[in-house]
Amino acid sequence: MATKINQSMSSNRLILPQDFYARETTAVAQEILGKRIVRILPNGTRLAGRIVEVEAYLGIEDPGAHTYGGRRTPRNEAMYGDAGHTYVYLIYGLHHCVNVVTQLRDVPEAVLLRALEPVEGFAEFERTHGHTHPPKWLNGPGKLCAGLNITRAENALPVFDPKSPVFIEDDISISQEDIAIGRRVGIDYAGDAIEWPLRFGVRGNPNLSPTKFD
DNA sequence: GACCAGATGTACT
DNA sequence: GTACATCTGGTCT
Repeated sequence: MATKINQSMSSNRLILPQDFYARETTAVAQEILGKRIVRILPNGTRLAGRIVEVEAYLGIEDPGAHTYGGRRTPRNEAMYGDAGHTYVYLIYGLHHCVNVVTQLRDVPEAVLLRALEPVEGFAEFERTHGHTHPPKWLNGPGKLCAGLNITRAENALPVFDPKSPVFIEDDISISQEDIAIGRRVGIDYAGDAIEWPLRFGVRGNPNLSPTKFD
């Protein structure tokens, strides 16, 4: 069913092309699992984490999405832009969340990144935040942004561009049977849409966010 | 596991 | 002006 993405043949990882994102959002959400988000800090430090949990937000048809009913504001403008760009916003006045925009221009859909498995560059972070196993500082959408130092300054960046301070590399592919599917978190206001199976995680991965899948 | 306060930008009246 | 949010960490049971 799902399109297979070829695994990288070498350690020299490829960046996922913009085309990867300009597709059906649920397909992107499932296939982005196992891929590697890379953050280059202003001081040149490279951080990377493997994506292990995401949610899909389906634009104007989705009561859980910021763009439900075609709502368009300065905050969510990035969702109306081209595929493969970040959409970063502040939630509850204190946490940032990062999405990757999918679909064609003016189709405001996105994939929310909810949890990462740390892969590169977190030694310093681990020293200051404690080293539990598994680590607890990337297993939630707000913590993920804090861990990668992503704020609204990183809104609308192209993740298919290696010169961007935030981009996504190909890494491993997760097979369909290893993907856990569940309801989305934190959209109690969204009516029936709260039941939609749009949350995807790498089954059994210890770095998933604390909220359990059904 | 359930419950709750916290802090403030954003949207809408 | 006012209500509320794609959350987190702490407390209590």
